[in-house]
Amino acid sequence: MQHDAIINLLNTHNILPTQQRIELGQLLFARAQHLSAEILINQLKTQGSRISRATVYNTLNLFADKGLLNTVPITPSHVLYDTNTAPHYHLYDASTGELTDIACEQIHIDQLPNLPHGLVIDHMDIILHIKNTV
Amino acid sequence: MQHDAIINLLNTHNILPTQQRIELGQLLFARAQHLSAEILINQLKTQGSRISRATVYNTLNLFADKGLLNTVPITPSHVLYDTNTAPHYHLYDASTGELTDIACEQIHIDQLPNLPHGLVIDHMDIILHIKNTV
DNA sequence: TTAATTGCAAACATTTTGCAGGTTC
DNA sequence: GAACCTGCAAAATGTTTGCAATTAA
Repeated sequence: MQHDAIINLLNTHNILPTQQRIELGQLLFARAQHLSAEILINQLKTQGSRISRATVYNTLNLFADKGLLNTVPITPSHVLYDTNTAPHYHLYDASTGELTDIACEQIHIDQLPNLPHGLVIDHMDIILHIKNTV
Repeated sequence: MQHDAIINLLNTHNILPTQQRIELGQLLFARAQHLSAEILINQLKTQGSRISRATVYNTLNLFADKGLLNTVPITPSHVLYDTNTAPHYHLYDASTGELTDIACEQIHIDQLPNLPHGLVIDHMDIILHIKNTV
């Protein structure tokens, strides 16, 4: 994603486009992907950025609040930031740690439980945990 | 669950039934429920137990390894231990923090994606995030 | 008696916060 | 110039580990 496109994206989400947010945005929104805070911090360090840990975390939280990305808690200590904000599901291979998107259309649910009065489904997390055939 | 039933449960899962494991087991396996490490530690402290934090964590990990319970990562910092080991799904209300079981039969999935060769579904996590109607 | 488990405290990993200094519009 | 953001370091969280003392069979 281009520098100007990021600025535009941030502006349209009421996020002040600072230097650090643009750097992070360029990494994140290059494609639909799943990244951890740690990976992002390392990538930024490698490319010579002087962004701080705290700012990375604060910015990821800000982006999530503003709807630019979603968090995917695979396991307690394995949280990923997902830049695909369209509704979709996940395939997770614990042996490789790989997380793959599944388009909504690929899973059909033809029956859901009745919910208590006044409650509706906000969203649905589905993670298919896969393994090798034994 | 009775003291002796817990000992039996631990024995049949190759877990040495120590004092602390029995105490924790009595709390956990009283019914199918979702508890956090923090809640368990507080309950044990309240009832005068001298079990240590470390032992609670170690024992929960041990029980999970041995298949006596499952972990449900709702959000990174909100991990619950679920003593219902039968296949089932979850309803989660973020406004109250309440997690409810949904029996397998209540959700019908009539289409799943094709998986790469040699891979099969190990298990499926489904969390319906619910909210109040606005 | 031997091996396994526990408690404690320290270590760890991850994320958040307070605040002085810097940046953005 | 006013409001907002950043970096740093410290604090807060949540969990694991090393090791001497204790317990289980």
